[in-house]
Amino acid sequence: MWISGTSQYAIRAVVHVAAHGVDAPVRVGPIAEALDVPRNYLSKTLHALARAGVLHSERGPRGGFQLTVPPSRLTLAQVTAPFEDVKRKHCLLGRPQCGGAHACAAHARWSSVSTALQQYFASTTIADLLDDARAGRTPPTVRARPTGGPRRATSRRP
Amino acid sequence: MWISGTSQYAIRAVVHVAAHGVDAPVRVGPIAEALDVPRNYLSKTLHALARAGVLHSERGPRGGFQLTVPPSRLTLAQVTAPFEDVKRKHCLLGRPQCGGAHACAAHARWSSVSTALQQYFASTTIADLLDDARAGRTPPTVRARPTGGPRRATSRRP
DNA sequence: GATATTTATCATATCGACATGATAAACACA
DNA sequence: TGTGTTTATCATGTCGATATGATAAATATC
Repeated sequence: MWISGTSQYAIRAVVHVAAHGVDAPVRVGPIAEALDVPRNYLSKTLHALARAGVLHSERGPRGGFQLTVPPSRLTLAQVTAPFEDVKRKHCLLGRPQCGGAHACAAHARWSSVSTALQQYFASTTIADLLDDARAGRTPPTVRARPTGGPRRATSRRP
Repeated sequence: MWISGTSQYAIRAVVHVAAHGVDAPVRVGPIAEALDVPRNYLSKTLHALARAGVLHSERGPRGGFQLTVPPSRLTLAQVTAPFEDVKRKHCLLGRPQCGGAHACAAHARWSSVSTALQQYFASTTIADLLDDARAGRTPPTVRARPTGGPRRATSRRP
């Protein structure tokens, strides 16, 4: 529901590349393992992102994927564009044209929600998600932790 | 995108029944023609709505479908419930559990949009759609049309 | 009860999203 | 130049949503 599984893969993969590919490219294998998604399918997805200009891909040893723009300039709309049409304002009831004289029954009330959806994808950046992932994960039970350093497990492989 | 085709059929069909089934039940055939959707598939969809308690179905001559509750008491959430899980707040990135300590990267910013979506389906009623369909369809170019009778082509098939 | 009408249901087909496995093409490096 | 590494691509498979056609079950009317 809401967006396709491929778009979800794309967002998660781009966030991963943004976090781990600052100096060296990130290969498909590690990304697929980290996200637990099928490797070859992710390969196709990343290739689509490369064609869309979101990622830069390099073959051979020392190859992999890197962002072409800083995370703060990369929106969810850009990342999902190859797989999802988030730019258009979709009619809730599926009409190709909806609005004005040809409005469907739900148009008036759906319109504001639809606009909010568009806004979300157009304004949220990968940098936002990186920040939230780091800051927003405070457990409900507040426990003062002296050194706020990186404590995450980053389990390499089993 | 956003909701399934079956859910769109369901909403449109229920609106049609609400508008045309005030005194007598409405049969599948006319509904399918009016909405231009496959007849037998719509039959299954309406049957699911009957099982869900949204519609009352009657077989045989003078049979058809009618609402079980007034349109002002029937929400989009109820109509789409058999086909879509709009009650749950879905994680944008597809996690089964998302929030609190196990929040995904997008959770914080997506949450408010997700809530707005839920609110829309929970608070919008079929009566709202009936009103909007009648009132909201004023064309930009105002042309007084005396008899607003059925003008659709209803082209059978080529 | 016989018949026509209408929904209910079954068996099957189609189509696109998602996935898999194998092979080709590019690249670094010795 | 040769070899290993990595992405790119192709051919195919699976699965669920959507759709189709035929048949069964219920109901009103005569």
